[in-house]
Amino acid sequence: MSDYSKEEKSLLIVEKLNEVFDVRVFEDKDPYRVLVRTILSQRTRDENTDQATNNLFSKYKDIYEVADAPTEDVEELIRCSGFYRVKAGRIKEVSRILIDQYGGEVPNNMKELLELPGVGRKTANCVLVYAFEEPAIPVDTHVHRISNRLGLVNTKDPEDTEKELDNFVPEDIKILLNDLMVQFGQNICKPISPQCEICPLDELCDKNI
DNA sequence: AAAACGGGGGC
DNA sequence: GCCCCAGTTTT
Repeated sequence: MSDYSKEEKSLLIVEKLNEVFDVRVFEDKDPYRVLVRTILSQRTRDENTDQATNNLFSKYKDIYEVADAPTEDVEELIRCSGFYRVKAGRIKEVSRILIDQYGGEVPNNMKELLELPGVGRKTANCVLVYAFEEPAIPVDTHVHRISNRLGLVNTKDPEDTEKELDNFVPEDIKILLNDLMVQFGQNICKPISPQCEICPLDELCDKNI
């Protein structure tokens, strides 16, 4: 396995995982809705994220309606996503900041995104990738864990994982690798009790788990 | 470095 | 009934 370079290994990972998982496509690229959806997705499964997102945007159409909505109403609409009071407060706060300071638009750079409440590196990168189509790697717990297990990186801090991956993952597969790793992490290479017996990356892994 | 936020679903 | 989930902020 170690006769591959890390770049070659990342390409192989995408190839093999893509035989098992379909890359998820997010049809809605509106930056504000991508941002809100991503905040709602924090520590939350996809089904509950989708439900909360649909609940919110079927009642409030745009950033101005969300900003003016009663906080309790927003809380109730996104309740199923969990952390709903914190998220509702941050979504309302973000909306107000964007209206007051950015003309109602979402900034398209890491620095300004990180200044928004509820937006860390993972969320900011999701916005850059899914709304602005920039090549970046949103490193969540799955991507961090699996990159380490597969020996692509050797890091404790997810930000270091992001910077390491940035060094050798080809731009055109960054989002593919990211999304496939998440699905792989959710379904097979789980945090505890990984399903090594059905692993499509068997030959790339040291199994030092 | 650790705690806090949380309803929903798997087992 | 117990444990975890595409994180971020606060202590």
